[in-house]
Amino acid sequence: MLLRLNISDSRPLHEQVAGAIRRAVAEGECAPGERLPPARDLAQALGVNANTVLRGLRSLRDEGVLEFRRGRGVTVAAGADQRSALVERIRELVQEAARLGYGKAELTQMIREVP
Amino acid sequence: MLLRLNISDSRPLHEQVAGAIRRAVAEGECAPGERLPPARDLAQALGVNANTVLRGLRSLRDEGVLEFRRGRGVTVAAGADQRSALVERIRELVQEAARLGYGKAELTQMIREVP
DNA sequence: ACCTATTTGTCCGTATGTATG
DNA sequence: CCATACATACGGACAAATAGG
Repeated sequence: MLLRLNISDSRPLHEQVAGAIRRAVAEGECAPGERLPPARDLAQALGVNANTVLRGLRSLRDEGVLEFRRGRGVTVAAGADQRSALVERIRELVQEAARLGYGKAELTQMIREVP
Repeated sequence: MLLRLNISDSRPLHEQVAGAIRRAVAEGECAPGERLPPARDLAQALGVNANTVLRGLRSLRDEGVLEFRRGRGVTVAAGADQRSALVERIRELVQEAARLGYGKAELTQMIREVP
């Protein structure tokens, strides 16, 4: 799993980390049950602090994509591939909606109105 | 990187800061990729508020000379040495043109007419 | 079953640019 | 221009789990 961060990208580093891994999982580069490299290794490879990586991983855990085990490592959750693919589609939808001037509230309202 | 501000200089402080750093980068005192001292440190060394320094640095960022990263610091952008050298020459040219009674409009027109 | 060294995430404090008044 | 509160990123100390003897 090779990840890269874009320095000229204005988004927070931890967000970029989360995005990169979410994409990797969504595209099947990391199968469910598979173990991720230690946060410290990822951090060194990316030229970033380990805590910054952990913060990104933690948000993925909150999404249900990853599972943490102290002293054991981080693993891809069951069904995480489908879930993260869905989350990615949702993100794109939200972004497109924002571009058209619709906030999340309007978006959820539209969803609610789907027959 | 030693900087000094001139009290009797009528230009705004943030402009003086930007000018001093632009010159330092242009002359190669700060290589691309190198990290600048924290704005707070520069501010204390110069005897001004940190926000004033940041404002100067920000204009250099808008010129493409510097890159900011919250929580991480300010670094010299790739190719910033050449770019800032060019920017400095441009500034001198504009000033000289103004001294001769030519505004930026005339100047750009003359540039457009260069064969 | 016990130790202890290593691995790995957790936690808290510090540094630094960002935003607001 | 200055003062202050805030979010991001870093660094180090700590504790749980693991692995080897």
